[in-house]
Amino acid sequence: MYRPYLDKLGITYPQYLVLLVLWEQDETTVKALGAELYLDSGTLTPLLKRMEDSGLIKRERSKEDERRVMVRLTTKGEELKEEASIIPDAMAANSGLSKEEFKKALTGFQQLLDHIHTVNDKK
Amino acid sequence: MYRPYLDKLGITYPQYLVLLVLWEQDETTVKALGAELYLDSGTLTPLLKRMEDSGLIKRERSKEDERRVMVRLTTKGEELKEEASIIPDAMAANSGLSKEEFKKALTGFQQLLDHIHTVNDKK
DNA sequence: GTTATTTAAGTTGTGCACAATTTAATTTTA
DNA sequence: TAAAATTAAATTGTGCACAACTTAAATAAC
Repeated sequence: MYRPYLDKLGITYPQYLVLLVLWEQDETTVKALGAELYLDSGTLTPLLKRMEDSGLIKRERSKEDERRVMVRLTTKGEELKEEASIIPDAMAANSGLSKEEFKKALTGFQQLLDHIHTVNDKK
Repeated sequence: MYRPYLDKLGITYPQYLVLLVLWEQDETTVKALGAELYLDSGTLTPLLKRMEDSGLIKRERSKEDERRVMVRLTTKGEELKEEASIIPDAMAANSGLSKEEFKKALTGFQQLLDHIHTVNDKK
């Protein structure tokens, strides 16, 4: 579903998720990215490294707290936003659901995901 | 969510999916498994090999058509069915949804999945 | 001020998941 | 009957995803 669109942009689906977060808030930490996307650092570190190698982001250890790594968009990363803007509607169109049903489904998925992670964290 | 239950049985989630299919129909082909689970042979071949190494299944090339590999349960694989029978209810309980909502959600997921693969196959 | 605890990121190991390609077998076509 | 086309599984390459562990930095406790 996503792949033909993402191949055009030269990114993978998890990279697209990272960009979605960064397009909304320009700079974040690895920890915050992990919390937002439910991904742990074993997944994020190599993922972000590849994105940095592609020139989409820049990583830099925080001077305030050296345990933290700040992640920010490059100009190239910002520029992808426009090209990627057609993807949500294309996914909705391919889903076989109406726009309203699609939005409802996304909300339901997010709620279920949030709940599952809450339950997992309690164990 | 699944992992604590599956760790007890000594299997992974994709292996559990394969077993779900085999518990219903004792023997199948790699091709049919792939169609049922939307997994391609690059994923299935190593997955089934590990299951065979664990003694859960047996693989054998069909004498009728040597392109096909038949996959069947072993006694050990059959025995896991009983232990695994609590998993669906446990997942429903952990989902934060009622039993009815949970069933409805599964049906919705399956329909969406089927549709997405139909769309993908057309491309 | 020092030690213990907690936190954030990174590493290692393992199991997928899929695209593309290869190999071998079967079916179709001429 | 032989060649071409199609099919099924396997292999190769790459990108995750997560558990467990390690390292380094910051915070809490004494």
